[in-house]
Amino acid sequence: MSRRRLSKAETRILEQYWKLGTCSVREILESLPEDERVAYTTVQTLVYRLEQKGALRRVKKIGNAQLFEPAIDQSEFRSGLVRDLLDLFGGSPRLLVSNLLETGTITLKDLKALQSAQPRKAARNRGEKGDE
Amino acid sequence: MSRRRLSKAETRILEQYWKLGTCSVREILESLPEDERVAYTTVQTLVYRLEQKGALRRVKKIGNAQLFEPAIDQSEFRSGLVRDLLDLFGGSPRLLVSNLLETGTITLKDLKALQSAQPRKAARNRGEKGDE
DNA sequence: GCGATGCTACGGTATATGTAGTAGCATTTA
DNA sequence: TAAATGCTACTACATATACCGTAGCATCGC
Repeated sequence: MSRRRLSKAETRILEQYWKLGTCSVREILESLPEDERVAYTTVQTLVYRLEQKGALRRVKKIGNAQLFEPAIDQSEFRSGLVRDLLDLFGGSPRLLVSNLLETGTITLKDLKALQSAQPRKAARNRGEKGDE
Repeated sequence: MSRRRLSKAETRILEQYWKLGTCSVREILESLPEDERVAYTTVQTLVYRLEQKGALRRVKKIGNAQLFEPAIDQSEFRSGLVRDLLDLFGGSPRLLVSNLLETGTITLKDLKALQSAQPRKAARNRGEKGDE
């Protein structure tokens, strides 16, 4: 698991892989909305770079098409992003949530809902290595 | 106010400007912790790029030293970052906070504290253009 | 006034990123 | 099996980033 940073475009492709699961370069290309379409080889390059960075791995060949699948977990990846973002908030998650509240991105109601929803999940996570 | 994205290194410098306020390139350089020290001209380059991007502006010259100061607001900048990050959480701030909770980055106690602390602040912000 | 010192302007290198073209092998199909 | 089609591997190239060196003007101390 390489810990190298992924670029915006790379992340976009990885996102598609999380959404579609194991698939080929062409499938990824075709899954992109019209306004994000780029050349086949562009996607290919990004996929290769993702592979080099350890974010994707090639699984098998169907016909002459190489299939790839995510090699890193989405929630884990997100956690990394959050960690990075937190650095810019002086490492204070509270400041981060404050920001969400102040900008109206999240409401008190949301927080309340989370409070009742999360504890169970958190406890479960401590027990077994549960994913999303 | 340019809306262009800032790189990691650029952001680091801007952070220092927020911390120190109006100051020179050398002051920024010297404010960096030992392990982050780079050449004077490296900082200079980053400062120039920040100026081009509209994140810093030069204010005046003291002796032969040019002074710069932040041209964008820290909390505004942070909000932008959060917005970007949210895209990767499917636009759901709740998922983001869930992540914080699940990774133990923030606690329920924190959330509770925020709930009682923030509303006032938010209201105040609506009234006057208050900064952190 | 002149040398010492320091800052600015500008140029430069190496790697990362975004985007794409081409050659040629593999597969499929008539 | 030969033509058509598609995928892979490789190359290419412009811009962005990270980092730094040097020349030379400005300022200061004497």
